[in-house]
Amino acid sequence: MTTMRDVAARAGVAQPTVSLVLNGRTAGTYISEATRQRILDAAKATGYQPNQIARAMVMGRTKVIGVLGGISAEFVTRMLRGVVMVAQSKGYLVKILLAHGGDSQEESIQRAVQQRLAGVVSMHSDEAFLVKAQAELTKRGIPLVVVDHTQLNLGARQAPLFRVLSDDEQGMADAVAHLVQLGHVRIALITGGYPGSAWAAREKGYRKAMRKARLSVPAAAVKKVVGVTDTAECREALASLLRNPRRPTAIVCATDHIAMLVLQAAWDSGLRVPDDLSVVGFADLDMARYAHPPLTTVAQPFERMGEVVAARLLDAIDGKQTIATRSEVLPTRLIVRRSTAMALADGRTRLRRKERKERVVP
Amino acid sequence: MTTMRDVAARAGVAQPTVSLVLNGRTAGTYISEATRQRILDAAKATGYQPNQIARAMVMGRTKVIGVLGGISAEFVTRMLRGVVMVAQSKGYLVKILLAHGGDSQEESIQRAVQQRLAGVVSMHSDEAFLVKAQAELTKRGIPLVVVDHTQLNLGARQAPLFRVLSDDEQGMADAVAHLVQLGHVRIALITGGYPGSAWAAREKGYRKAMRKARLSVPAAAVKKVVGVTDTAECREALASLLRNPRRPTAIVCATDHIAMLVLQAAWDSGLRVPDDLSVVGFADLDMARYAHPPLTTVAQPFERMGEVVAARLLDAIDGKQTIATRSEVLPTRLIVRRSTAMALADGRTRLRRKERKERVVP
DNA sequence: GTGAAAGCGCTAACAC
DNA sequence: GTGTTAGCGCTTTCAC
Repeated sequence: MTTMRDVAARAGVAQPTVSLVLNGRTAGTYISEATRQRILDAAKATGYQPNQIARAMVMGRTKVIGVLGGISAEFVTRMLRGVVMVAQSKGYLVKILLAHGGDSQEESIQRAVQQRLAGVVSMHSDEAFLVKAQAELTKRGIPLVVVDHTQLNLGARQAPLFRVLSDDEQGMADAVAHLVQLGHVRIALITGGYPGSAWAAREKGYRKAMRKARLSVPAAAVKKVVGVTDTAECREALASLLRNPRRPTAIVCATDHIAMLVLQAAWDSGLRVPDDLSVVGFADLDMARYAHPPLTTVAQPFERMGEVVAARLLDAIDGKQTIATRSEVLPTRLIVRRSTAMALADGRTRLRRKERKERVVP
Repeated sequence: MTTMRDVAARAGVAQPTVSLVLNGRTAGTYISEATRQRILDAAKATGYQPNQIARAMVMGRTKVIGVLGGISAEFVTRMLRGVVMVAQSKGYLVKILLAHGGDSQEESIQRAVQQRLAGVVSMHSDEAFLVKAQAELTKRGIPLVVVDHTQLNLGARQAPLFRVLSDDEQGMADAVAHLVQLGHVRIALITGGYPGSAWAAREKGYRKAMRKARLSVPAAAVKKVVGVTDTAECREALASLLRNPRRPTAIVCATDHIAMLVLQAAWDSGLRVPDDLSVVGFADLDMARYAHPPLTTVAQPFERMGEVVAARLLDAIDGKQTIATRSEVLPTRLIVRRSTAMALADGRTRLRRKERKERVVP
């Protein structure tokens, strides 16, 4: 592998001169155009590629940021994509620090330190871990920012970190408002059941919008299913909702996954969507577009969240800006597809499939 | 940031001694247990974290591999996950080298060289690019391997690279065999339409299985839709298939995306799946499980593909094994869900929903 | 058993 | 206008 010394020898100059020319730091020093050209030619001729490792060592910092967290779920990879795009456009590379359970979380932090990363984006939601990571990393001068797909309890226990979120509360309120506008009155919520965490904002938005529409929320209208992917439980939650003589005419779901299961369950119960039941999801994953019928859902701006968090991190790295803001909340968008329709007066809904195209309600 | 020198000073030894102890290279040299302990204690007390950059520089190589390619599509991220898991378990980190079109592909190669990566996994399917990358990287002693989700033309023009593929030909043949076993005779294929590339293996598998079952493949039975995500075109392809008086009773699709569109189109045409029409997808993406009805599909082992390609790459890096094998083909699995059913003699199909659970046909 | 010296490829001060 | 010197934090080699 050719080094600067090789280039220098070939161009008949000293090695530091090569460094100056190749990095374009010819501002202060005067280097003759002829020498410059000779060096550039020599570099090209030898196929010189700068050794970023050596550069990083002498500079004391790398142009690499780390991303903590899994990379399986669709929303994570979409956020990751945003992060990588922005990072790369500013000359930074992205290293993946996968934490698959156990003490490998600790290891991830250590890796970040050992690699002398310029900064770290966490996609974790484990608040306890974040606190520890924060302590360890800031001690080493490595900024940490968080991008979160599940708007956690924004209460007291939250670590004082800059984080990017989607406005789940407003998003869910928009979904309910959409249904209210379609004439629905009995609107149920199916959400996740982990105690006291991820789904709080979405439920809050639901309740807020229901209150605003002066609609009542009987206890039976809010179902918490523990395992989101647990079909049996979800189906049971739906069944118990539909068993009610005054069953809901519309259901908002805290995730697209739940909504998909609701669609299947509705079908199995002989209910047609949206004729007999309107369904709204949350996230706008791939599958929502391909659902039957295509799912009306609240789109979270995952890519954008990744972009924003990366941009803030890079600002912090460049010292341009201290990470002062506690969080940045990005708006969601309601995507109206075909799983929602007008409620009829008798509690049934009217199909208006033909006239309805996919559209976005800002 | 504390260095080895700091630790050495604290322990009252020379810095290289610290290096030996902390890296466990105490085999050849004799270092007293007391000194060893003093050094370990000092390291712990100072919170010493080795600087991997410095180490990489002096060793001339990093323990980092790069991954070339996009990270948006689900199968890519699933392959990526496999790569990262294996890499990390062997002490390697993964850097993402996103190439979003144009000359940024070139830049990706340069980045790999400049970062002195230990090896590179490509998830690209651009054969011309791969040839160039191969040349550039091997010149620098950086091994390159390929993991491919679309079994490309395995013909002459292919670069001599180690690559991991899924056995799409056999997978598609399995899908057809499954339909044949259910009594279907008129089985159509809907595939992608890029001339002469990605879909070849799947079509080949289809034709092979049809031939084996002594079924005819009229020209109209194979539809190529250019844009896979182009609903209008896909719907048209289906419509023209179904317009035929002797319409197919089953359709195999080259991707799950196509299959999802077929499900929607079938519904819009008043056909019930699987009662009137059996549908099989390809890939087993998330959405397949949540389709209506849940989609029978050929599962490609994406995670596994990533694991295998990473393992081979690491072997090559360690010099354990030269990259001799031209390719490794991993088996697919037919996942039977509810979008396929028995064909009835009159060209209609019988619903056997209740008795059929999700199952895997090996 | 341990210390001293050299050098990886580069940048940042200087001196010439 | 250009060359020289020093040093980043570590590993390796060799002398004590």
